[in-house]
Amino acid sequence: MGAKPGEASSAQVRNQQQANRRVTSVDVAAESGVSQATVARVFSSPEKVSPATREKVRSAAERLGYVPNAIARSLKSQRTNIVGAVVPAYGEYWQNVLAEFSRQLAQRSYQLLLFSFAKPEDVDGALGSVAQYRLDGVILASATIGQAQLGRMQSSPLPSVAFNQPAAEGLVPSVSVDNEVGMAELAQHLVDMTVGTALYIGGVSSVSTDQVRYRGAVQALAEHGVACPYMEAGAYTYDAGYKAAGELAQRDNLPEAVMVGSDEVAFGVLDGLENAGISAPRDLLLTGFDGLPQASWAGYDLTTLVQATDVLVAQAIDVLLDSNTAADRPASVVVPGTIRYGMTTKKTDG
Amino acid sequence: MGAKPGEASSAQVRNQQQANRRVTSVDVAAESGVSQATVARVFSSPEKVSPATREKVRSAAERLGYVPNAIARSLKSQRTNIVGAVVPAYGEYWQNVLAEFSRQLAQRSYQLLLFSFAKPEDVDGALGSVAQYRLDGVILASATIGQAQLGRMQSSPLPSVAFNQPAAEGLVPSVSVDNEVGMAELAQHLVDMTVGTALYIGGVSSVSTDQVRYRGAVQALAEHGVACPYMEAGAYTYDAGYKAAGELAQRDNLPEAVMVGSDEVAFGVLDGLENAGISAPRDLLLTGFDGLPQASWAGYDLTTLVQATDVLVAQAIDVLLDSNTAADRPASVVVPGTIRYGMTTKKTDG
DNA sequence: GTGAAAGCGCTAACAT
DNA sequence: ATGTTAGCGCTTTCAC
Repeated sequence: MGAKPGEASSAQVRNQQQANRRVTSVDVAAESGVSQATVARVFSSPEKVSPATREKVRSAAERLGYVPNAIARSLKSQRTNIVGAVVPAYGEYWQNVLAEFSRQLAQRSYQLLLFSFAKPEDVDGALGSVAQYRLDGVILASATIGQAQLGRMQSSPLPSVAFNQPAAEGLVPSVSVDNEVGMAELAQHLVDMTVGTALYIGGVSSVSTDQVRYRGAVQALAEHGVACPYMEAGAYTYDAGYKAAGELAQRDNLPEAVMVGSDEVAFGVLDGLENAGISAPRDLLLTGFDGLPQASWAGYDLTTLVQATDVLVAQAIDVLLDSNTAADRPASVVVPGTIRYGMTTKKTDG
Repeated sequence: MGAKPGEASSAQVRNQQQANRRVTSVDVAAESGVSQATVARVFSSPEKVSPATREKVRSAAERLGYVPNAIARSLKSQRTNIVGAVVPAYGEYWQNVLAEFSRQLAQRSYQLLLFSFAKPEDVDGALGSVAQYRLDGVILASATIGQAQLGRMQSSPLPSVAFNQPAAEGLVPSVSVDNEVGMAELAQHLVDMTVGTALYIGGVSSVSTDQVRYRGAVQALAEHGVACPYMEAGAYTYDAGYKAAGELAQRDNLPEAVMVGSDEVAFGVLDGLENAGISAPRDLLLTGFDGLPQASWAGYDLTTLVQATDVLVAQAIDVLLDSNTAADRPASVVVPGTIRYGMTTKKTDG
C-alpha cells in the first residue's frame, strides 16, 4: 500500500523545486551573473550569445531546474505552436484520424490541443473555447459542425481547415476524401459482381458525408438500373449496425448487396446478419467505407473504401500551416480513395 | 455614442477581413468608453460589473469580435486549465483511454494537450515540451516511460499521474487496474475449466504491465501445478499476435489454453490460429486483457479482463486536480478489473 | 556580445 | 461599481 515517502522537509522540497515559486529567467540571470535578456537569448537564439556565457547560463539553468515558459513566450511572440482539433469524442474513425494528426504535428513540433465533444450540442462550447487560446490553427473534424458555426470560423482570424466535411466547402478551406466517387466505385464493383438489388445503410441521414456517399451509391447503381433504398442505422456505431441488421434480417426478401456508409457500422451489420444466419458473401455482398485497420483483420476482411488518412492529414496540415495568405489557400482539396477488396464481396460459386 | 466613428469603422473592416491585428480588451474599452479593467471584469467576474455597463461592454465586444486571450490570462493567473497527456500514438487501448480523458476533462472544462510519440525514444522529447507549457497537470500514459524520466517528473513542480504503469508506483502518483490480480483471475477461470497446460503470449517483455500480468498468470496457474511458458509477440498489435499464432500453430503439441497479454494482440492470435485451422474454444481456450469494445463484438466474443476505463480515468483526474497538497496525494490507486466471459473459453462438449 | 527597457493582454490588489 | 496601477515571464529593439 501507500508507504509515505517520508516527511519531506521544507528544505528538501525547495531544493527539489517542488516549491510553489517557479524558476524564471530572472533567477537564472541572478545565478549566472548575466542579464535576464541574455538568459532569454540562450534559450531562443543561442547563436547570439558567446559560447562561454551560453555555457555559464546553461549550467545555472540546469542547477536551478529552469525551463522556459511557453505561455509567456506565446504571449509575446503571438504564436503558440499549438493546433486545436474539434473532434467527436467517440468513434474508431475519428480516433485514427486524431492519432495521425497528433503524429504528424509532433513531427513538425506542433502540439495538438483537443476539444472533443460527446454530443453535437456541445460543439458550440468547444468552438467557444477554441477561440480563447490563440492557436496557430484549428482542425474542424466533425460532420456535425453546422453551417452557422463554419460561417463564424470563416470570419475569424484563426486559420482553420475542415476535415472530411463536404458541407464546409466554400465556407472554410477543406480536405476530404472523395466520398461520392469512392462510394460510386464501390457500387460499380457491386454491379460488376452482377448485383441486381441493393440497400444502403447510412449512419445519420442529416450528416453531409452520409448524404454525399449515398448519392454516390444511388447514382452509380441507377446507371445500371439498380435501385438502392436508404436505411438509417441512427448512429455511427457497431451497435447501431448490429441492430439495423437485425431488422433487415426480418424482411421477406433480402437485397443482393448491402452498402454500409462506414466501416464501424458495417462490422455491426456483418455480425448482426451472421447472428440471423445471413452470411456475406454467401447470402449477400457487403461493403463498408473508411478503411479502418479492423477491415483488414481476418475476422472481418471487409470490402471497403480506404481513405489514405496519412495523405488527408498531411494535406490538412499543409493547408493550415503552410498557406499563409488567403490567396493561396485552396478552397478545397479532395483526395481519392482506394478500394480494398475483401471477402465480403468475393464471388461465390453458387 | 461618443466614440470616434473613424476608429470603430476601421476596426470593423479589419474584423471582416481576417484581421492581422487582434482585438484586445483595450480596444473594447475604447469602443465602449470604460476602462480596460472593466472590460476584463465583464469577462472574468461579470457579477462585479453593473448590468448596464456589462451590456454596453458586451455589445462593443461583439461588434469588434473580441474574445478574451487565454494565453494572457494564464500568464497572469498561473493556471492554464490545460492538462497534458503523454501517450503512445498507436494502439486501440490508448486511443480509448485518451478519448475517455478528453471527455471527462471537458466536463470539468479542462482541455487536453496531446504529446504523443511513435517510438519510445521520442518520449524524452515529449516530456521536454510538456514542461514548457505551464500545464495544470500531466498524465503519463505509457508503459514505456522510463524510471529516470519518472524520477525527473517526481522532482518537477508539475503535478503528474502515471496511468496504468506499475513501474511508476512510488515514484509518481499512479492509477492502474489490478493487473496482477486480474490476470490471476483469468488464470483461475482457466483452471476451473480444467485446463492442464497453458501458454502466455505477451507484447513486449520489458514493459512493466507485461511483467506484472505474466506474474499473475504464472503464480495462479502454478498453484494448480500448471506451467505457463512465455512467448513474446514483439509488439502490442494485431499483426504481432497474428504472427505469433502462426508460429504457435507450427508446434507439435498445442497448449490447452493461451493467455494473451492484451486484447489487440489477442484478436490477432485468434485470427492467426483460425487461419491455421485452430479454433477457440474448440481446440484451445483463449483469454485477452483490457476489455476493448471489440472484445464484445460478436465476431470475436473474447474472454478478457475488462478495465473500467471510466473509473480509472476519473481516479486519475482526481489525483491530478483535486489533491493539491503532496500529503493527500495517494501513492497509488489500484482499481480491480472484471472478467468478461466470452465464447473463447466456453466449455465444449468434447 | 550584452544590458536596459518596453511591451504582449490579461488579472488583481488598491484606490476612489 | 469603476478606474489606476503593477506585474505574470518572456521577446525584442535599441544602445553601448
